[in-house]
Amino acid sequence: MSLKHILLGVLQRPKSGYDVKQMFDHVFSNFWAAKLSQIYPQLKKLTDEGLLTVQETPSDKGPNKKIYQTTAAGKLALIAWLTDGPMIHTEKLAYLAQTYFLGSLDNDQQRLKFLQDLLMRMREWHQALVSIQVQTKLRYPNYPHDLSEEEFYPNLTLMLGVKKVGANVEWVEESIELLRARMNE
Amino acid sequence: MSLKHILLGVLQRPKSGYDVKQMFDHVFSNFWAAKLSQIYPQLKKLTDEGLLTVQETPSDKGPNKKIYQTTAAGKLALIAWLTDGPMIHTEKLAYLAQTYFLGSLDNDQQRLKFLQDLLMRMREWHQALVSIQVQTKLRYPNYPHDLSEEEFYPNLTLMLGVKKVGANVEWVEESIELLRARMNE
DNA sequence: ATCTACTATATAAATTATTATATAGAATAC
DNA sequence: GTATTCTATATAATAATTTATATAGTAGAT
Repeated sequence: MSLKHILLGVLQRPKSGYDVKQMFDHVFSNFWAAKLSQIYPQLKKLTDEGLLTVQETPSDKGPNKKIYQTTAAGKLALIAWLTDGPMIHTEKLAYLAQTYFLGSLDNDQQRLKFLQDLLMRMREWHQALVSIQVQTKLRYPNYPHDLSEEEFYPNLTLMLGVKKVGANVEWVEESIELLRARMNE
Repeated sequence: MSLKHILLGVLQRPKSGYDVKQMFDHVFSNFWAAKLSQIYPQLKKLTDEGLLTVQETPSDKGPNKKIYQTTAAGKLALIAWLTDGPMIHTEKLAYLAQTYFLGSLDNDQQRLKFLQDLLMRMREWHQALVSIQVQTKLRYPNYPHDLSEEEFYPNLTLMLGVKKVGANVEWVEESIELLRARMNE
């Protein structure tokens, strides 16, 4: 349901399917994952429904591009989604599900390895988000108060990302400590 | 992919499909959502694959129950999932996607309303998780060090839940402050 | 010259998930 | 007594997602 609305949101500025994929990889990765094989059919579907327009143009590198853009009807659908209220309690965090059942492994070494892997990945993720925030602060000396209208809301999601992934790092560190203490008993 | 493994994990102790749904609503809601219409077909499929056994028994209330339980093959599949390493960067947080595009609404009142709704829901969620933690602390005077082997890993997910949803509450509060400051300019 | 990486779009097949709906017994509230 | 809620299972239709695969031009490295 949300991929549709993310596409309608991001295509208020014209982009190709490939451009959209870059946005997912570098910006939306913080809160939504989508494969190219899902993006292209969805762009086609939304165009058929009249929520997007498409225009084929030659590319400076590689084959022709198809540039998509949100229509007035598309914008209405986007606004309906936003005014329908926040969508919560639909999260799926597979690594937490795995943690819940970690007791099913046969030994503490395997459990410890899982948590150490998780810590490494979370620290990398946190670092990546902090780097983006640092870059933003260079452009806005009175960050976050002087952010442009366009960057204000995207930046809110960055702020939560930093906070949330930071909380994850602390939590895995604590979990490893607790496990080590149990192992030494 | 994960629903399968959550079922294999939770059915190491025998349960009906209905019991499993209660677990999703009250325990797993912290990290995974699943509907009955997804659970029942999946139980059937896993039984056909030999990862679960089923036994029909009369119920004390309502119609007959089907009690499912994980087989040795099912446990192997569970362990393979756990040893395959932590699954991250697959999260889908629809409310963050909505926040990203909040600038597309026409006025600040609508944006403020969205964030206030979000704050209310996050506070309720946080309160619910804290309550469960308080109950657990009553049973374990030296919490979290004296948790049973069985409750240790489920409790880790509770600890992250409290931390993570707490971080969300703080973030929405800050976001509302930032928006109000912009509105007064 | 040819290999690799990047740009660019797309489909087929399979799996997974959601929405809506159906049935039905038992317990509880009014 | 009847309406509602809870227990209990299930399917049909639709939608969303993943995995795998295919094609093809351009740029830069070796």
